[in-house]
Amino acid sequence: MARTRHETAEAPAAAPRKRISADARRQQIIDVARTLFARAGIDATSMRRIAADAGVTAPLLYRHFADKDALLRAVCDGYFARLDGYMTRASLHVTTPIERLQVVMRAYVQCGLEHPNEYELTFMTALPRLRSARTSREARERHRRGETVPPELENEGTYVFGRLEEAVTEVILARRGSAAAVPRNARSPANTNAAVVAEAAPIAEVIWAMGHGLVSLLNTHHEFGFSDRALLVDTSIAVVLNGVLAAHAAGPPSAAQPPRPRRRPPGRG
Amino acid sequence: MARTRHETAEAPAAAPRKRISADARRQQIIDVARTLFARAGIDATSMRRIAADAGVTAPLLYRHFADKDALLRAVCDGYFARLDGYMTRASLHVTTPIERLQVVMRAYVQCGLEHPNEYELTFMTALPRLRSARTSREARERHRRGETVPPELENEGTYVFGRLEEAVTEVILARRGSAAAVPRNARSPANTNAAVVAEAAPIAEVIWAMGHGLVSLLNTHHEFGFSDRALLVDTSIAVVLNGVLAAHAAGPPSAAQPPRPRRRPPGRG
DNA sequence: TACCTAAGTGAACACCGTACACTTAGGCCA
DNA sequence: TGGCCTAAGTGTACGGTGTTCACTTAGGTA
Repeated sequence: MARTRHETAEAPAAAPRKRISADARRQQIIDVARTLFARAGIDATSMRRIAADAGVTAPLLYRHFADKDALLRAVCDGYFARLDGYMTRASLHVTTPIERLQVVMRAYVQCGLEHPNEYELTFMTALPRLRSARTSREARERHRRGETVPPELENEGTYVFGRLEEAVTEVILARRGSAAAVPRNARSPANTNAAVVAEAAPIAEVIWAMGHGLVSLLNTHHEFGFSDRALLVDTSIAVVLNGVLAAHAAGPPSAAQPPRPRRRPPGRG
Repeated sequence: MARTRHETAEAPAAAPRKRISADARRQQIIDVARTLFARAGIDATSMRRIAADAGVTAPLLYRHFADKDALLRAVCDGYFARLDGYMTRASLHVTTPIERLQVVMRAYVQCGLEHPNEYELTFMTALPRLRSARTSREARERHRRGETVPPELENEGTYVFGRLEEAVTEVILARRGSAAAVPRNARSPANTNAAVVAEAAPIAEVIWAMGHGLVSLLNTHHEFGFSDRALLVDTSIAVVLNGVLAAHAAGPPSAAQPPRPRRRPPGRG
């Protein structure tokens, strides 16, 4: 309002606006944001900076994304696709279920360590802070039953965790002598026995926790002075797989408890 | 400068300034900040809000803390003390090394789950963003050798991880038939055989990673829909302890590798 | 050629962390 | 008891943030 356009005569001739399609602009913004978020962190990257690097002004970002979190989520979805690629490539030539579980877990860790900033962005900063977190449990269950997952529930992470869960299921079935009952295609899982799935879920979650803990500690706590990375990765995978096999050999999941559950009286000393 | 004090006559009589000692004020600010950080998160808690809740103005905070990160670090140091308390209470009445390792790990997880916001503050948000991270590896080694740790290297986390490491060392020694070679006091560890310590370190790190992964996933990824918490905690501890014993039984650390290391040619598929 | 939709902008708001010059309370010494 | 001097505490401002809204204008379509 203060001054109209023609009054800014001394300013260099305003660069002509470049109009491009909404889809192209949206993707361009995502690419710029991914780079900046990964390089400097989420909080240190302002919407103005993203806009400037994209050659536009900040308000335009709000025409393509509701807010900064929405842009963040769009960046995350790209990481899940990359992680999915790691897992796919890793399990191309495996033959045994236990080997498949191993390479899938290794792929998760490897992808996280090779792209530390994007991993941190996706699993440690972005997802937790996103307010409207979708209930991915329901999405996973629908996916498992072969139903279509409604978009508002869908999350690329759904399929990534599903691969881990299926690998565990395969191992369980194989140990029961009914191997090859699960197809290899992660995107179209069999309508597997619900009891086996219920048994596999917590084990898969434990494996995820091991991988996530390893990646997040190695990536962020540089000051700690960890042992050799490769040794640590190998040891982690060995420990968790040996542990799963040992715990599972002990019997049904109810037996998968620590060797000696505390049995002191409940009163706190 | 604009207007002098007596001109603000219409404002309610200015509350008399309360002067208290620097130490008391510092502690009060820390207490207020801990509460607010834990309740609303770091970014959602402004220095102005902390100051207001403490009954002072924002600039005063900068007399006691260099910046927001410094205040953050002061809050974190308190969490390590709490965690240490959990571990101490948990290992009061244990008898065997394996049991001790188990309760120490359980204490870590329990403390993290019972104080989610402080855990996140300490292990997931605050430490990594602190620029002048102290090299805690050197501190741990000095502590292990029984030397005094210089304050600039000291970090309460030093001793917490040390407890885990000692528990692992005990297990290793016990399995070699030389139990009871390590004293129980975590703050004055024995000058243990360096080879055993080197063997224990990566195992302790793996256990830490398992616990950290579990706590951080459960605390932050509420949208995921995890299995029952108690089951998950029990399974994690069982898996990692069984795995450590199985991997360690296989021989010296060099054997603690995954059952089938990938042996495809290095060229990416 | 005229129009009309949607891409893009400028200015502003409320808030943030932080700096700096300033005031003043209260312990210490005469 | 009185004065001083240090340090506790304040007021104000700066530059930056996410976000909004009324506005301009480019470019495909009738």
